[in-house]
Amino acid sequence: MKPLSIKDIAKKANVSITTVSFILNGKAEKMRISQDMIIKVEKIIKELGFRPNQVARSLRTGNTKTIGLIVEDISNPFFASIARLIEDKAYRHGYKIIYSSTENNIDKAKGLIRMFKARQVDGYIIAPMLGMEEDIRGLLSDRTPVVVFDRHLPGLEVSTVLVDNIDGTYKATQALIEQGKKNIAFVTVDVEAEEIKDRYKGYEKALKANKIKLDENICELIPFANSAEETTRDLVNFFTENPKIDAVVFATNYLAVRGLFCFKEMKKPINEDFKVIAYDDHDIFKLHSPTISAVYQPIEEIADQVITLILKGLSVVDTFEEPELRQIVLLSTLIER
Amino acid sequence: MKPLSIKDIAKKANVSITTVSFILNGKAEKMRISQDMIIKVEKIIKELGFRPNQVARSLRTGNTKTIGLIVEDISNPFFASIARLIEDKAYRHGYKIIYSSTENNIDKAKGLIRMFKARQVDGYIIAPMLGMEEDIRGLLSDRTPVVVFDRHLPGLEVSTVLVDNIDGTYKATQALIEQGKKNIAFVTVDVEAEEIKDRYKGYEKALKANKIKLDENICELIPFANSAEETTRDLVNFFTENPKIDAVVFATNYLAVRGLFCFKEMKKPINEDFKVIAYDDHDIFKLHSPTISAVYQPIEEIADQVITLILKGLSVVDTFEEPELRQIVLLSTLIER
DNA sequence: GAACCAAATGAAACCCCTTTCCATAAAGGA
DNA sequence: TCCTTTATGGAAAGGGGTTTCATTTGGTTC
Repeated sequence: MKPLSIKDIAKKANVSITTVSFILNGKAEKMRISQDMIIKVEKIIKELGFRPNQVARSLRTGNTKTIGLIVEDISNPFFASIARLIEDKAYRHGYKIIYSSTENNIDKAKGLIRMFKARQVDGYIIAPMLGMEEDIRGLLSDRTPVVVFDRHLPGLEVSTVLVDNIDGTYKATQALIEQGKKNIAFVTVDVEAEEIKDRYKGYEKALKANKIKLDENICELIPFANSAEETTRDLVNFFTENPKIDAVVFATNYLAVRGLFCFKEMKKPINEDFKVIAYDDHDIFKLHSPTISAVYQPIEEIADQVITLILKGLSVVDTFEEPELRQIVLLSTLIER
Repeated sequence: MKPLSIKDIAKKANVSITTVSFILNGKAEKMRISQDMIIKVEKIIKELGFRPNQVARSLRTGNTKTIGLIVEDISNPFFASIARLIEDKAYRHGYKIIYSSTENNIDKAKGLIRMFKARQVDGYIIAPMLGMEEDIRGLLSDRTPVVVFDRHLPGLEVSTVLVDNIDGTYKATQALIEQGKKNIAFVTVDVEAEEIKDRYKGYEKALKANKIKLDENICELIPFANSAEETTRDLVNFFTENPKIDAVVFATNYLAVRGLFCFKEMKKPINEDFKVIAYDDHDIFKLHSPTISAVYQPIEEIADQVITLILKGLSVVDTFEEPELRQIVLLSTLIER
């Protein structure tokens, strides 16, 4: 059974498809369709349960009421939570989300943008990676709204929602220093992203502010491509070789979890003599014995700002107005446990 | 700058749009376009970086190369992991995913299906909830491929990928009984889903098999609508009022996590005298002290089967063949820690 | 009563692509 | 020479909407 089309409605109501279209789009008043007609047609639409074909509509109007969401990995709890919040808010405004994970692979990322473009998504929400600058610039020059979050790309002028990463690790490191820690390790990942580097900078900054010499031997760089097991193993080696470490700041949620696995394996107790701070909070850190302090990124607020910015961009897209570029930087909170 | 259209290519190449279209769609050979022409046009397409408008293509062909994914909550790690795997596999076959969370709200769920329909998604992957039967039947009667997973709806004939839920809690309960537990509690949620009921049945079955009388007082039903805090509080009350409980099986991942919070709050030790088994594995259970046993659902295999079924359905959709209905039931594993 | 206007609706172009059917020219056959 | 093939491409009809512009009334105005 073929789905209904606007023609069927027009025929049934004995009017032109134009009239039906105007009524469907709430332009009936403006187009001076009579009240009687409006009521009559609306009744038929409801009776038959007609829903206009969104694809045809998109073809004609050029907008799809779809937002493309590009993140590194949708199964990462940080992104999954944000995706859920974004989806929820977008839905209320009639937008749907198409998502994809880049897997931190620049070719896949570029391919995704091309694909989204071919699908005419109206706007993009991107947690970007290095190398996407040109592609994003291309979108912007087509007047397509783009909001970037979580990471920013230097030299790219686009609305952005970030968390102050320097501040996050600064607070964490500072707290450890105040607890008298002298050999604070830093564990990070070899992803070429400003935010990751900023987290290192925050660590550096806190050390410098307290006149502690940075010891590169206790800064560990884990390959992104590592499997979970490889990461745990690397960490075990690292902490075994550096027994003087009396505290550690992890640059990401994922690393901190692997760290906990590592300490479990090593039977290395986490206590007053060995403190751990994670980046991004998680139930794991609340339930762990002992509980683990964490730098909490305000997920709800990030999602809020992102969706607000993108909706604003979408609403402005076919006016003359220049889309407003905003750089929002939120602060994370150190949750001390 | 307007995006290129097939017309621009045709003009540039001095051929008709028909020819370009055939070449784009790999039908050039069949349509006996000369090699020279193919090479020439392909060169121009590549030079100009032309990509056909997917919306127009969809309107004409009726397929969008899009799969709708409907789950209860995309931020639930179980669904997020599956979503990631599904997305990845779909992507390799040229399909994109549009997703939405039902939030266990039947009206939203029905709205989603309508919206996906209007967007002409080619196929549906649904973790359904009670009340969607008619909507899904409607899809099937339009010959739209649907694969249902995680939950099944009684009386609905559709390809399904399930995990044997009875078996899961049966194994869990049986293991506890073998450890000499006498008062095994069961904590579940008031969601009207067969799978959730099955988990209860598995618990019941194991008790019966061991001639242990089921004590309804130690079976707790938590409202789905509860907040995290409310759930924890309810659980605290429950365990406080029933000190004789010497083991507990949680019917969902989420509940088990709340349970751990509850025990932490109560300072109730988990040990030989009080055993806990969770449903769905999670890093939390591996890292917890002590580690927590869990019923592991084979996520990767679920995703594999789901995507295989949906792709098969999609490939058959415009042939005469009747789409094959398959019911796949996978087994979960009890991971004893 | 001619000219004009507002109100209410419809015709048709257009969005960009796919696909069926047709057209043309060169080559082959009788 | 005339007719039939074969090889190549093109014209045009949708697919289902939206939107511009035209048309039809009946009513006003002078």
